[in-house]
Amino acid sequence: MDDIPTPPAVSAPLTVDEFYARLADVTPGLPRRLRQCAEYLTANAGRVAVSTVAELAAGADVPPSAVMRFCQILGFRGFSEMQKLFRDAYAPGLPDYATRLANLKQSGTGSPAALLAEFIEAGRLSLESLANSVDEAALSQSVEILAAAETIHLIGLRRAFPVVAYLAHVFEKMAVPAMLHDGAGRLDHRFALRPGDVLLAITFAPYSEETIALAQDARARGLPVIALTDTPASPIARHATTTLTVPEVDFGAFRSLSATIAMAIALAVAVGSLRR
Amino acid sequence: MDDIPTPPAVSAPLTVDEFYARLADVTPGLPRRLRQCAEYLTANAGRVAVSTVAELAAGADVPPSAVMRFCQILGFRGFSEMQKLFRDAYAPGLPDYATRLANLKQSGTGSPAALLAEFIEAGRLSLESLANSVDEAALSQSVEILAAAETIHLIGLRRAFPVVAYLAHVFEKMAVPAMLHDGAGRLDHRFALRPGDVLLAITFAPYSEETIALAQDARARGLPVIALTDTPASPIARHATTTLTVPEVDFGAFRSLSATIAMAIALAVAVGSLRR
DNA sequence: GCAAAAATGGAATATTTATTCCAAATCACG
DNA sequence: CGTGATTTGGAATAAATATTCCATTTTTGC
Repeated sequence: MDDIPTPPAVSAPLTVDEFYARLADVTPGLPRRLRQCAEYLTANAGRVAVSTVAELAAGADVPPSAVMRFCQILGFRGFSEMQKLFRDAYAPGLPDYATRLANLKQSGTGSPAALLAEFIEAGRLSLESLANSVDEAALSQSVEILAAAETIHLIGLRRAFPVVAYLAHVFEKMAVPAMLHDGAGRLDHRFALRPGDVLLAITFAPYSEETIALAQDARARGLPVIALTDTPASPIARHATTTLTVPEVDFGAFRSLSATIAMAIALAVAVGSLRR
Repeated sequence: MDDIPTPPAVSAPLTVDEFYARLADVTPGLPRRLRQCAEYLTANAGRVAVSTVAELAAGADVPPSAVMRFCQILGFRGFSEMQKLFRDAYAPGLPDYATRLANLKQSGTGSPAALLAEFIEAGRLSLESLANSVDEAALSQSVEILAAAETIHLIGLRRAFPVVAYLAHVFEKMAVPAMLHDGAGRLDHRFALRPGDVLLAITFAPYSEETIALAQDARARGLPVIALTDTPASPIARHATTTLTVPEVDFGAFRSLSATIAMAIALAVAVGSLRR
């Protein structure tokens, strides 16, 4: 009797998400070379769509045959089948985003359309790098702290102001008690912060003194402070219980705020639903 | 003597931008099949990185040899060289964006990280569709009108407020006279609008009555009104000299504002540099 | 409507790339 | 240390893919 040739131990992942799940699943308990493949792919799965076996092998620093074996362990028949998964998934949002952007840029340096293209690009890059750099632990912790607050105080001046203004709006919509400290009339509202309250402070370089001062004051009085800023080395981090950082790409002197706002809304919505 | 084999008529594009430029350049004055290639590529250039000659040919509905000829017309030695351009360009600096996003989403529906992933995605989609739908003419016209204004008046309430707040900040940085109508204290500042001024009004569904009323009032007094809204059918469009529309993708009840802010800053920076 | 030039499609070929296989190296276990 | 099982690397082979070439068709200019 013939052997049954390949009673497939496991079936191949059918979606990119399934792929990641399987990958995480098998990585532990894999011998050295195969683990190198797994680790390289975890970080560079996107490149599968546009690489050859040899290129991937070079990237993971293993011989091509190791890559082949690895594909099979994942349940694919071979590299080509795995690549197909990624090639099919590679669907740039709207078909011609890149085309349009290139055309806009072409309409002349300094023209409004070209400027817009730059800001769109900056926004997109910011969002992408946010996806790559979120600290999930800090995010969850922030949500918990904020959800437990009696009242959430919001401060952010100058270019951070639009973000807190939006947060104030979202919190109101979700019936979360929040107070916006906007510095109007140079009034100092620090005594509005009561025990049980939490301060959410947003500031970017060059950092606003008022924001830092309020954070320091709140911290001194034992209130939790959540900081949303641009780098972990930001001066406000010293006064924060938890620091969330958002890498925002500038174009010229102005930043797009896309990433900051995405982070802010996510925070607000998570808090809103946790309180319910 | 041997012929010189290929005194390359034109050198190959070295960047994706150059590629688009060359493409736009040669498209007119191309015979039928080659033009089909050009048109298909204009819309689907992104797919070059992940397709074979045969697939592209099928997409453009031409034989593979036509695609080859087309690559050569563009200045490449062959298809492979052209593909290399796109494959190299597909290089997300930070470890892959798609990977991270998939991981974030995996951390459980409703978890803060998963929410953030959704907002990041929504923001990115908004930016992409903005790139595809900008009305360049309306944009240039708006810039000109705003640049000619004595004072620019800004109004936008509720979720549009963060955007005008940011605009006010940017205009101030660029020393452009601007006034923010924020409805604080329910004061009505309509008489602040003087001849020679321009109103920039931002509103999204459900549209703010106050914003529309101010636009109507300004228009009645003969002042130009630039509207930034979500659809050309928006009620504010009736009262606007020029209407800019921004397709913003919502997630849940909240919108990311990414596209709106990108449009707003581009507008502001263009106006600022034109006034100089 | 004719001849010359250009364009086209498909079949033949060259090249690249994936995949298999097995001898050698390494590892696990007694 | 020795032996059996596992893993590894590279060379050999198979498959897919790009590229060229040329006979045929279509267009262009007169």
